[in-house]
This record gives sequence, structure tokens and C-alpha cells, in this order.
Amino acid sequence: MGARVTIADVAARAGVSISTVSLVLNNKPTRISEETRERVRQAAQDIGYSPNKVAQGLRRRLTHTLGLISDSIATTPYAGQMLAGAQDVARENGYMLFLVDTGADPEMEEDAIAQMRAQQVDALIFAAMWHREVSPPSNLPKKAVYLDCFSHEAPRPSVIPDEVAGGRAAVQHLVDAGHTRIAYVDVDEGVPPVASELRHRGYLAVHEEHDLPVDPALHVKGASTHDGGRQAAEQLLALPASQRPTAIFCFNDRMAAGLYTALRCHGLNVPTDMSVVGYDDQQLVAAELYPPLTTVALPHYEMGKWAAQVALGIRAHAASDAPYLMPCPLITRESVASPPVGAPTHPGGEASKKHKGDHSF
Amino acid sequence: MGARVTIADVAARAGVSISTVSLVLNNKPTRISEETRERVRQAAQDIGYSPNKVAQGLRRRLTHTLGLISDSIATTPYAGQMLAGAQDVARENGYMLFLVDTGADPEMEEDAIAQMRAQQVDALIFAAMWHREVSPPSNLPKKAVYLDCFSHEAPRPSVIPDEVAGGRAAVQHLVDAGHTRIAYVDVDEGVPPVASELRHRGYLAVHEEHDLPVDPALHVKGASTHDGGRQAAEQLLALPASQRPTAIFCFNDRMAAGLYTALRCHGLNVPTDMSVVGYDDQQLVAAELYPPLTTVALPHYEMGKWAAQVALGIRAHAASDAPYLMPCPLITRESVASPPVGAPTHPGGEASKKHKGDHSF
DNA sequence: GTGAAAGCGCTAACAT
DNA sequence: ATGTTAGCGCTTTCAC
Repeated sequence: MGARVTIADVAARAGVSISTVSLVLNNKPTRISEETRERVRQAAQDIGYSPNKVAQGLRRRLTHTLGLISDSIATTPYAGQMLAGAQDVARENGYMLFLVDTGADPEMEEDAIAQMRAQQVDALIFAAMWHREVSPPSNLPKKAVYLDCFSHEAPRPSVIPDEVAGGRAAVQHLVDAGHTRIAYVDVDEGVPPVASELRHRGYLAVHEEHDLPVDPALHVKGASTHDGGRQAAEQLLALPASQRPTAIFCFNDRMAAGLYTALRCHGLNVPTDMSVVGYDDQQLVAAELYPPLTTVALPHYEMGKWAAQVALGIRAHAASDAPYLMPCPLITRESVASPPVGAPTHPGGEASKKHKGDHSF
Repeated sequence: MGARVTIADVAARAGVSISTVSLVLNNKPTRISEETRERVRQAAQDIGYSPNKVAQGLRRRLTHTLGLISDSIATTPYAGQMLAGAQDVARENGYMLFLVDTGADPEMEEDAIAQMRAQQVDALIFAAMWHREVSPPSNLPKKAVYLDCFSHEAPRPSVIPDEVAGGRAAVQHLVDAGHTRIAYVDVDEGVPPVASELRHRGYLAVHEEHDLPVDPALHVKGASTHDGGRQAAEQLLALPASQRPTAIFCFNDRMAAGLYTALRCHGLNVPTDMSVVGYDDQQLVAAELYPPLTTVALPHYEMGKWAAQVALGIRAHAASDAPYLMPCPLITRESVASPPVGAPTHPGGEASKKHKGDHSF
């Protein structure tokens, strides 16, 4: 854009050589008199000089740019906080962020990587909108880092959410509130997201730890949408009274919203008749449900920061190929209460201490 | 990153000078034998050469980068499609996108602009998350363009949604369905968004065109959230039966969701008991309500494209300072039906043709 | 203490 | 039809 003022202009105005200008403006430990330094700084200030980053980049072979390639985090209302995290650490460290969304198209991914290389980015983040395994193009730089995804074929430093711990936290919270019959509304998709099984693992672990029986009828599935949640809830509500859950742990907030709808249609109240915990802490959704949804937050912002920090070498990461597991905090709101009095605690209403390992199916 | 292969390497391998390489790789109309051209292309291909954009940028004084500064579109789940639009245009035209979110902090905005200039971006977009007037820093380049915002002090080409037409479309749709008592659930904020008044203008225009009376009691306000919508609905529902609306036009989808909640709590069904139209077509919200919400879409993607196109000079824009008004399409889903039979058509149940201009309050 | 000069990788006159 | 040369704006030895 306009700013055609170069280092030569500063030098001229300060009556020194351009190398002197460069030296003082970069605070090089070269011995230049404080007097000249001041004169140079003043001159630069006066004419509004700001170094041309492109020229600097060419010379220093460092562009102070960070590339972020994602399938669609930038263009989807879901995981934008990852961008926020990455952006913040970039800015704090004087980096600019190059962004490209590829729609997960391999050809575009490869092209995006080529573009990033051509632009001489100093570091690169390869991100996914939702936690999954990816197969990045072969031209992915060695120094890239994965954000919200990982790859076995092409391992790199990687951050993903600690889904198992998240699932545990959700279910433990329900158990703490007194629930023993807890349903898991799972997602039912062609390729189930890795999160699905991981969260369920957390669900099972808590059951095992508390010697709670696991009722297969309480593990229902549906599409990962509002409507999927609604339909899953209908399944649960169709169960005989003695078998019904008193609480539901839901794969995500969208489905939890569907749950709310179904429950309300049946005249059931959240949380007095049914407790529900979601997952994601989706912005503009979880906190806006009525009542506000207790849920497990996906640490998008923190993961974004982590990725940018290790990409820029500001943060060390373990040498192992194991992804870094970012904690998923439980966000307590108003959708959980004690079970209604008189609710059955176990199938048929008989309380029982089942032996461990009985929760397989 | 790795790619340390330069034009000199290609020249060496092809047995020509670097200028020849440059000439053929840039398809310059200089007469170089087809034979040599092929040899050069082959050599480049063989060693995986890709021109250093930084060096090119320095020399050509054109970096093929587009800067996008926003208050928070990238980090908020709301208007990400603007980014998508800008990104798509950038990519299609061989540009890379520099992104920075400033949180609307003037100091950060100024700094972001300075960074963009220093990076020698070829074009700049200044964007807002929601349609508003902005006061950009004084260092905003002359060639910048506004996206989803505008400024009187520092005019530039600008795109904003055609809110008046959107409001008209919504209310006209309701009138077409047979409604005559239509409420407007407005937003009640310290500084009301410019959209608020504009959409209301559309509401009034339709009433005037159809000689429909405008009942001030039907213009209620609340916070622009789920809960604000819920409370506004309660106000409407507290009206005597004869004064109740049969349809509600809502400032945004979040509030419409709150409306749904309140309606359901009162045992009212959408759309048979009450029709509702929202605004925004917010991703993962509007289509996921139950029933899916008929709403007016904010043309985020199209606005993003427009901004990028005029910023890059691919698209002409009118010389005037008037912002370009992007149409807001009505998205018809399932929240609108005819009014219930027997519903009053006007206050007190008496139908009436009021004279024009009677809708002031 | 400060300046001259070389060069980052590339483009574009200008030669040949 | 192709090569030589002079920079783009900056950093960084190396002289003085």
C-alpha cells in the first residue's frame, strides 16, 4: 500500500548511512553513540518509517508468518476459538497469520501447503474442525504441527482434547448428583468420530469405578444433530418406567438441544425430571438453552494456543509421537439435579452391586 | 521451511540462464524456443522448484496477499462465512489471506493495519462481526474496503446487508400467510445495532402497503439473546387474547429460539398457534430449531466475496460513498402457517382499514 | 563509532 | 533467441 518510505529515507534524514539505521533500529549491540541512535530513532519516527517485512524476510530468511491450514475451522461456526488461540499467540510474538480453509479436499490441501511454503512461512499448523485422524498430503513440512487431529502415517506434534477424561467428568458429575441410571446418547455415523468411542470410554470407566451396572438399553444412538438427539430421546422415553434413565450424557450440545425438545414435548422438565450433560460447550448454544446446559467444554482456544506455541518453538513438546491431551473442563450450569424421588435406581427397581467387568456389550 | 531450491538451480539443470527460467516460468511473450521452454519446465518440475513469493514480492512490489482485519469474525461462531467468501475469492485469484482479529480494540486495530502495511499486502478488508458503523484508525489505507460495516468519517467502498428489504421480506411472507397482527420482537440494547431500526423500517413499510394498522403493543424489546427472546414472548403472551399477535417477526434467530421456549412453556405450538420468522439464518441454530425456523439470511458469504473482489480490483463498485446493499434472502422452513381460525385480526377483534401514516409511535 | 559492499531470490531492461 | 546486469529493501560482515 502507500508506505513507500524506506530505510534510505531515514538514513538521509538522520544524516547517516543505511547500515547505521538498520543497526540502531534492530538494537544491535554494535557501538553506536547514544546520540546517533536517538537521531536515527527520531528521523524514523518523523517520517513514519516502518521496515518492509518482505525485504526483511528475504534477507533474514525469516518472515515472521505462521500458516494455518484447516479443513474448515475458519468458515464454520464451530471451532473458531482454535483460530483465536493461534492468532493470539501469533500476535503476541510478532507473527502474522496466513489462513486457508481447504474444505478437507486433498488437492486443495496439497496446494495450500505449497502456497505456504512458497510464502516462506516460518511455521505451519494443520488443523481439523473436529477431532479426527487425518491423512495429510505428502508435502506437509516436517515442522508442521497438528491441531485437533493426528496422523499415524505422518506423525507430528499434535494436540487433541482429552475426551476420555471429559466423558469421565460428565458422568462423575451425574453420579455425584445421585444418579445411577445414566444413558449415553451417542452418535451414529458412517465413520463415527474418534471422540464418540473415547467419551464412551469415560462413561464406562466411571460406571466401573462405582460398581454401577451398565445397561445396554441406555446406550442409544442418533445423528449428531438436533433431530438426532430428539429421536434418541424418544427411544429412551419409550423404555418402561423401571428402565428409564434419570440422567443423560449426550455426545454433543446439538443433540442435547434435541433432547430438550423431546423432553419438553413429553412434559418432562430439565433438570427436575431428567438431568442432562452435553459436550462441546458450543458457543451461542449451550449457554442459551433453557435451562442453560451443563456440558464439557472442548478446549479449542487452549489447543489453538498450544499448537501455535509449539509451531513457533515457544513451547517444548514431548519427543514422543503421542498427542498432547488437552483437558476438557466441565462447565456447570443448570441442567443437572438429583434424580426425582422414587425413581428406580436399577433395572426392575432392584438396587444391586454388580461385579466389575459386567458392563461389556 | 525446507524448500531451498532456487531459480539458479533450475537454470543450472536446464543449462540456461536464470532470466530464461524466469521468462518461461512467467510465460513472458519473449521469444524463447519451445524447445528451451520445455527443458526449463522439465527441470523445474524435476527438482520441485517453486518460486519464492517473498523475493517475487520484493521485486514486483506485489505480494499477492490480502489482509483481513476484523473485530472478531474469525473467533466468533457468527459471521465466519464472510471469511469463507473472502478466502474463496483470494484463493481463486492466487492470493493468500492474512488474518487478524482485533477484538474491536482501537489500539490493536491500528497496530494490525501497521502490520498489514509492513507486510505489503496488496489489498485490505476491514470487517465487523455485525453490521455497524465503525471508526477505523487513521492509518487505514485509502484502498481498504469495509465488510459488514461502514464509516462516515472515513468512507471507503462498503458492503452491508439490505436489512430493510430483509425486514420487508419477512413481514410480507407473514402477510401472505394471512397474518394481520404481527409483532416485532426488537432488540433493546444500549447502542441498538443499526440493523434494529432498518428491519423495523421494513416491517412498517409492509404494514403501510397493506393498510395494516400498527399496534405499538406489538413492538416489544429484549436482550438479543435466547433469554431476551423468551422474556419478550412473555410480554406478548400477557396481552389480552384480542390483542395477541398471531405471528412474530424476530430481530434474530437467538431471540426466536427463546420465543420457541416461551411458547412451548405455554403449551403453544409453532407454527399452528403462532408463526415466527427470525433473522440471520444462524448456522447450527436456525435449521436446528424444532420446527426449523423460517428466517431471513444474512448474506455473509456473498458479502465476503464482494469485499474481496472489490479489494482486489476484480469487481467494480459504484463511485458513490453509499454502501452496497446485499440482498438478504428469505429462507422458508417450517415455522410459518396461517393464523389459527378465529384469531382476532385487529385490536378488539374489529377488522379495520386504517389510513396510511397511522403507524407512527 | 560508522560506512561500504555483498547478497537474500527474483524480475526486467538492456545487450548480444 | 538468450544472457548480463541492475536493482527491489533490507541485514550483516568487514574496513576504516
